[in-house]
Amino acid sequence: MKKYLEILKKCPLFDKIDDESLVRMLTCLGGRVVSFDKKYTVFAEGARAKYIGILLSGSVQIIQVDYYGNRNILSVIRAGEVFAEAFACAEVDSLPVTVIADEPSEVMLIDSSHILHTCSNNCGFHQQLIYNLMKDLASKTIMFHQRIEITSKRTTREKLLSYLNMQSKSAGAREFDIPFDRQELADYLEVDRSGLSVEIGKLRREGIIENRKNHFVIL
Amino acid sequence: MKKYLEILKKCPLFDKIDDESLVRMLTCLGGRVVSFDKKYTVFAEGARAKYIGILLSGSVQIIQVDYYGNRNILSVIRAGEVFAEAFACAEVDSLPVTVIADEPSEVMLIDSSHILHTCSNNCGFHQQLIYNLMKDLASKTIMFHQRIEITSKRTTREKLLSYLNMQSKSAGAREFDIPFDRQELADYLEVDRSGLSVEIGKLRREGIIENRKNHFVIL
DNA sequence: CTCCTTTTGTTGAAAATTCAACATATTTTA
DNA sequence: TAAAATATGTTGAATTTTCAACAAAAGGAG
Repeated sequence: MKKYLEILKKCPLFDKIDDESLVRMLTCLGGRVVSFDKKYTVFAEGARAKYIGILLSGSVQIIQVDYYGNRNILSVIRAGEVFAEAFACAEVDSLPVTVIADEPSEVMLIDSSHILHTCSNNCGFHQQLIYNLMKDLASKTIMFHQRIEITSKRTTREKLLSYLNMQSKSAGAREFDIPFDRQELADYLEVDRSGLSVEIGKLRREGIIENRKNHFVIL
Repeated sequence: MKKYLEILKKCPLFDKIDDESLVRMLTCLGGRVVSFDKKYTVFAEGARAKYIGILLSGSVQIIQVDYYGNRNILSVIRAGEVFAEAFACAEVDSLPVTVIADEPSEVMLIDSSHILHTCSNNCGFHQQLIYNLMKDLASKTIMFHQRIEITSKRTTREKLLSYLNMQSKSAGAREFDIPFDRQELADYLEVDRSGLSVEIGKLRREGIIENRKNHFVIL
């Protein structure tokens, strides 16, 4: 477990918990590490929402797939971030989303009951853990607000521009990479891929952006 | 404060806290009650995200208004529910949304620092409060998942049908009222109002639904 | 009850999206 | 390196949405 300590220390779930306590805690929480190759399913829709996931390496996507096979990308999880926590905390019985590995990924799975209900050892940091979980959920809610602000725009162009501006802002630079290829960006923005390609081309010709693959510059 | 006890007991924030403790707690939290007439602003976008709101009576809407004046209804809050908690908990400095009274409403405002940081009296229920807040935020996240599942559909018809099915499901009946007039429903589904009216008319003529104003029956 | 305001429904034209099909470019792998 | 697979760009037709303008219906105030 030692090898994961550095990344776990960056996980918001373990904020303000010192190294020694963290190690003891991990035993107590009974987390286990599982690896997934690219495109493999971490959690399938409909599965029991029993585990909270912490991404140790790689990246995973939270997606919904509708009746017709249309994919909707809800969010992208990066190393150190937590996922599926909302379903575990709200004690829903089955997952309404699928989690798939976007690249080879290592995931730590923790039985949510070990987090939500204080263990018999009563390690003093359980309260901090709950507090951290609350903070994490609050920031997830804000993340969804931002996503909705983008996708509620009515045209592909407006969605794209507000997505790129948001990314630029959070990168703190006019030049940045996005975590999506074209189809994925379309599935995140809730638009048609070919229409998205057209719009990117237009913005480039109008001198509003420069881009190459998933690298963008706002001019 | 006594007159609000019944509704506060139903608030998820005070789950598993007995009456006596609740009363003591309210003093400790320093909540104050404010009334708003219909259409009045409870919190304006850009305001400091200092307070957590508990709706005591009436109903409020969480909305975003873009540059062009287009309204987007993110959610509707009913009596007993909490709002603006995510922004306070995540300690963002200014609100990215507006909260307006949808009907005459009474709101209890609690300074979030009183909730997040244990008070000097150290009332024993602070931990339960944090735990409840975490649960509440988890269910808000799930609510947004559901909203996105609806609004990610590409046509007005599909959005409307999946919204109505969701409402029917949560009402546990094929017959139910929705909390929106036509314009509000359009702003929630992220579609054009007149196009929505057309679609409702079609579904009615096709014998798929019956409706009168905001009352719907799925056949 | 009547007038006034608000809400809902209707229409047609303009704009945008979706869809399918294919061309081109890039990446992977054998 | 060449072939195969995947990703991106392009096009035109069909569908759908948006927009503006107005008609009809419902609700509220005096």
